[in-house]
Amino acid sequence: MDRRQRKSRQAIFSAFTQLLKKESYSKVTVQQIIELADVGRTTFYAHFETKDALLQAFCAELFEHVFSLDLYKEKTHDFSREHDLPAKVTHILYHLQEHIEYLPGILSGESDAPFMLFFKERLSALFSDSVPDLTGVPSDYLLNHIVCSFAETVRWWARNRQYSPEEISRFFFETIPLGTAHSKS
Amino acid sequence: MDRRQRKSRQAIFSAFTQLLKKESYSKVTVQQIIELADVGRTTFYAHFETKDALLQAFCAELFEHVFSLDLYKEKTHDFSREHDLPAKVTHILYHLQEHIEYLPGILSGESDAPFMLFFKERLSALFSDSVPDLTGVPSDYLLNHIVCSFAETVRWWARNRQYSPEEISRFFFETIPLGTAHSKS
DNA sequence: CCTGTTACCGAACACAGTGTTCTTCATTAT
DNA sequence: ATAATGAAGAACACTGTGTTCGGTAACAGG
Repeated sequence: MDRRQRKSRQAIFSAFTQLLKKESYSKVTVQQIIELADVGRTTFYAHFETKDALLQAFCAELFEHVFSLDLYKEKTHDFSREHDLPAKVTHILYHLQEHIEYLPGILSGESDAPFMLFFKERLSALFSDSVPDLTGVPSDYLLNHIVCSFAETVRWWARNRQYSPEEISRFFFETIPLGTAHSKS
Repeated sequence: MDRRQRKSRQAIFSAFTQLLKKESYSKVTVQQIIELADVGRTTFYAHFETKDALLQAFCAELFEHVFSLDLYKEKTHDFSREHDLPAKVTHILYHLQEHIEYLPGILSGESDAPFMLFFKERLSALFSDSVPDLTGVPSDYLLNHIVCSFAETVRWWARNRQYSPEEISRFFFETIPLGTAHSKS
């Protein structure tokens, strides 16, 4: 890829995150982005078809980071197979912490916006094995409850940043109903 | 109030709810509303300063309905003082059921949109007395968790309408952490 | 080098949606 | 009857999105 291309793309992403620290996604305009990134309007649309496409591309990179569980592989154990959910969640929270400044700007979007759909999809995959068997409550409902709770937890965290990932993880697991599979090992 | 005024206002509200059944609030345009309501553009803005003002006025009327606990007063007991939270919640769900068709259109808005703020404020007032004492978990976090869970429950219900208010209420209470104060009437 | 390709820029444009202004006409209350 | 009030319709300004243009600068490969 051309060096000019990389530079522009990087400048746009950088401007985007900076703006997200102050305003929610829907209020950030393309005009603001290209002014801060110091690129032409044409360039922006050469890289991203629409504003939503930018968000989507951005989320794709972000999630690759956040949900990659290979950081721990360098350490002793590869637990991509183990079912130590709290450890996984804490791990994810550590990654999210690096992006916490501009997460609210994205998370406050509409519930059916690209980001939220993408986010909840990932979370569903993460939690789907761990939904407990509460008799009489649809597992569908439970999974949705857990996924949404996690999303809301992150949103709450962004407003209360004095807590550590371990604390946030504990808050999360103490308030959701979880069955048997997660607590040992 | 002038009969013409009432008619216009009613027509606008009616068109608004009809459109919300098919599209989320942000996608409903003023143009669509006035066409369906068959009123002039000027008339719309004579009644409501902005589109958001319409939503706010609409929510105000809706909430007055939904959160009024005086329907049961006609029956035996006035429980506005009692702490029978499940009964209250079931009661609210009964009211919400009447508006379930267009609730998703409103509830899918941004998390800091007028409706959601308004809604969560009401819910906070409802649940604030009932947050349990989980040691080590901020009550702030807990209240937020419960309020958001209820909102998500309603949203889920709108996508799975085959359940009754009683069932939904049960799902809700079986998945949130509740202390001691609520279970006995 | 120099030559074609590719990315970039800036300005202008079309388009959609919000909210305003003005003139004219109809309804209502007294 | 008449004066006040509400409504209609069309035109307007404004903001934001996405497109199209001709011209310019950076990056190849021969």
